[in-house]
Amino acid sequence: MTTPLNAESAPASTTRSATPIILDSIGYAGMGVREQSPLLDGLNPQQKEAVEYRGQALLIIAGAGSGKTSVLTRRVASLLETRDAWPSQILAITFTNKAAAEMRERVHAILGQASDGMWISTFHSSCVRILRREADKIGLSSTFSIYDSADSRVTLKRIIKALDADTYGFTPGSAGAKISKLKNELADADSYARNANMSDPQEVMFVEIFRQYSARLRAASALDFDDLIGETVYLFRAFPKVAALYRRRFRHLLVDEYQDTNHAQYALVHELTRPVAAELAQEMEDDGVHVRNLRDATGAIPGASLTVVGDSDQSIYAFRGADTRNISGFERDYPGAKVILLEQNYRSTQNILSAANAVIGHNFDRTDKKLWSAGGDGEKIIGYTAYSGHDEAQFVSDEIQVLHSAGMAYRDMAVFYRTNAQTRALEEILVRSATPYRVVGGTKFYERAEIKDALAYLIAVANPVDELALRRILNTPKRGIGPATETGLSSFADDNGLTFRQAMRNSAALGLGPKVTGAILKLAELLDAAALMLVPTRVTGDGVPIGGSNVSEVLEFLLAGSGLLAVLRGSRDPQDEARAENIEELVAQTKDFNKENPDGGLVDFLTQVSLVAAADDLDDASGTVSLMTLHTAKGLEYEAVFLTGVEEGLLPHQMSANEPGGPAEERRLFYVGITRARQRLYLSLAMTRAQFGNINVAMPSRYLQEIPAELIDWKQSPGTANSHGGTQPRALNARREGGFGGFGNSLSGSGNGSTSGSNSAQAGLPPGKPKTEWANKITGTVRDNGALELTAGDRIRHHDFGEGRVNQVTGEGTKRIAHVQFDTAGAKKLLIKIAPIEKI
DNA sequence: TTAAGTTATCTTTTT
DNA sequence: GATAACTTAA
Repeated sequence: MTTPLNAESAPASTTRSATPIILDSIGYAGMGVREQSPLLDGLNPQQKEAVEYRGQALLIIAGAGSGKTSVLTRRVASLLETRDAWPSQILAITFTNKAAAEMRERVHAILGQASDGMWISTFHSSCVRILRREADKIGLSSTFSIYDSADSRVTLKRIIKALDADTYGFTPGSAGAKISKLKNELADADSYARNANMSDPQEVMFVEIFRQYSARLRAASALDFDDLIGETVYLFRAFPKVAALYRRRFRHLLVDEYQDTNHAQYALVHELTRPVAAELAQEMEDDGVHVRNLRDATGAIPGASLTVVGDSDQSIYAFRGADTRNISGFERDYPGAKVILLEQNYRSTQNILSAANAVIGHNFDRTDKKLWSAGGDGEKIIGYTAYSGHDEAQFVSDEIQVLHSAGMAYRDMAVFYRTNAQTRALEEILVRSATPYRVVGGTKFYERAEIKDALAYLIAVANPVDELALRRILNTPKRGIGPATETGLSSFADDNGLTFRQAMRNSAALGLGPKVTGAILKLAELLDAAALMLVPTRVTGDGVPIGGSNVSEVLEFLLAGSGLLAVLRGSRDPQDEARAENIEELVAQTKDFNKENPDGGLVDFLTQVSLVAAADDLDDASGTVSLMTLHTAKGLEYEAVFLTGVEEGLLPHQMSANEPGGPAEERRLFYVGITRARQRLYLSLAMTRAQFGNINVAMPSRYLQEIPAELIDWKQSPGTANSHGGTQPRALNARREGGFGGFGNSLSGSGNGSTSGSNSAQAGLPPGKPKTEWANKITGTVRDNGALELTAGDRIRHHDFGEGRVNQVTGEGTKRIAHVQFDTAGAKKLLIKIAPIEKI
């Protein structure tokens, strides 16, 4: 190809400046001239510039809904169309496989076969691809295992137990978080130890944990998620010649969601875009690597061009080490970088955007950016305050039905929440109302125990030195190998310098019972036999071809040989039936994999499985409502969005309160949620929220106050919400007409919106604090029975359930719960503080 | 060694 | 309210 890098001094805009006016009138066909590529159809001037700019470094600040993905894909297409790049010279990096798949699809739609050879993938899968190829350089097996967080946890747990480190206050979680954080900063145990205060015994202990953790992973030829990035950076830094090959190959790097990159990812991008020094370039040429037409006047290969897209307002992964300074410092890191701002929003109505702007405006320390839309105000945001999480779910479900009967497809609606635990109530109600839905993420398929078991068999075959996988399957299904035998094998291996697998093969030397020894040997033989199946086809002495099996054949062999599936099928536990079905689903997936990747081996399958993310299996074509966390919602958009649980303690989440920058990050999360909506946005909250099986009072989120009152139409505002909840809230809440008096409540009469309901005139009920304004003034004060004392044996009257007898009172303070046997309504648990009850 | 039963702890968000 | 972690019985 010709010299694409000259473009630096001759940006496309100048070469093409002859036809700016025509560009603006595109759409009326006939523009066969190359310069008026249809790639620019329907783009605004900033977007066009972002597509066409040719230079060393480009930063696109893309507000929510500003057409970022479209710009990015068209930019890739444009690079090819103008012959500034070959497909193989492009590396586009996203955060999720889903985003990568979408981009690949869109690029393919524009270019067809021309997109072959391009790398469009996540940070993690790009790194795996590189690392598998170069594994031997850094002392890894090319079939290295990838440990997910659960695997890391198990490993850390064993280490902590062996070191008695829990006496120093270490848990697998705390140690893991700290190690992850350090790895994201590209530190290892040694570099950390150099700067640590080693007179602090806790620090000494941590360093030891870190060391052993690294050692175990190494011994198992395994990498955790953080290592995938870190080791790639290490590889490039330690082996300049290897790095040079990739720098030569990838001439155009595009990184999406740049605001969410952590230091390691930043460093990786930096390594990939560095120039190759003249001497090294010469060496490569001498080695027969084709680099001549890439070299500049000095003989060096200039750094690849870099395009990053981001929006610091949507940075929601600081907890994972994301550093927005990567984006704010971009112009410093890449001098001469071009910055393009995309502010026009093509997604949402102005009302939604105004709410979003107002909310995010409360974050200080940000460059002001105002999203605007030419699409009109649209509907108001709907607010709803429910009595309980269940009630809230019912509201969501009802509104979904309303939208659906008004013609909106289920797939255009989504329900968001802060924590995965919130799905339970939603699912319950959606099932009951026969609403088709799917939970995106959450307890993922591949995290199920039985799936991890089956995969562990495959991993043990692919990577025989992986002790973790072996120990997982050692007694799964049960074959009489207990923990004692397991540790025995492990220390036997350590003492004799063997791997766990070798120890298994030599287990006869341990002097265990014949039954146990037999079981161990049988497992070892099974795995060995499976490994042989994978060796490429060859012919035995008597002419029988063997080997060359694909993934599903090996998996089926292992399942049959181990009895894993048979045991589940024969079990009397009804849940095991579902487990067996899951394993069969896994088998089906391996068959699909074989079909889609005829050349793909076992390791490829395992890699794919290890790196699938929550949002990945999101199938837009399925006609279902999507349920997901706010985090997985990033990058997606829906006609209607239900943002649930907008409460203090949930959004912002309790845990964020103590973290520096926590509340601001939570606000961005809220902002991300709001900006996913195209037409309709619903904000809902509950006055009580169940967690850990008991019920807590919840207060409206502080962020609600930040939205101008006139943008929200409260079907039931936090102030006026009555407390008719429980099992029959529908008829009572009377929200459809927007009024609250349907049940003889005297709310409007008293003018204070207190939640005392129709019982307010009766004695024994302390009046709620009078409230004055409600519209959107969130005070969080709800009914307060305050000091109402109840003891077992008391008779009470409930507004909805009638009279009953208190059996028991549990909990303390505001969380006291009365267990009541109602005369007609049955047994209920009530939160005394807010329940519409009185003593009689 | 396993199965069954009991208790403690837990939850933020994810590649 | 679910799961991991622990106890006890067989």
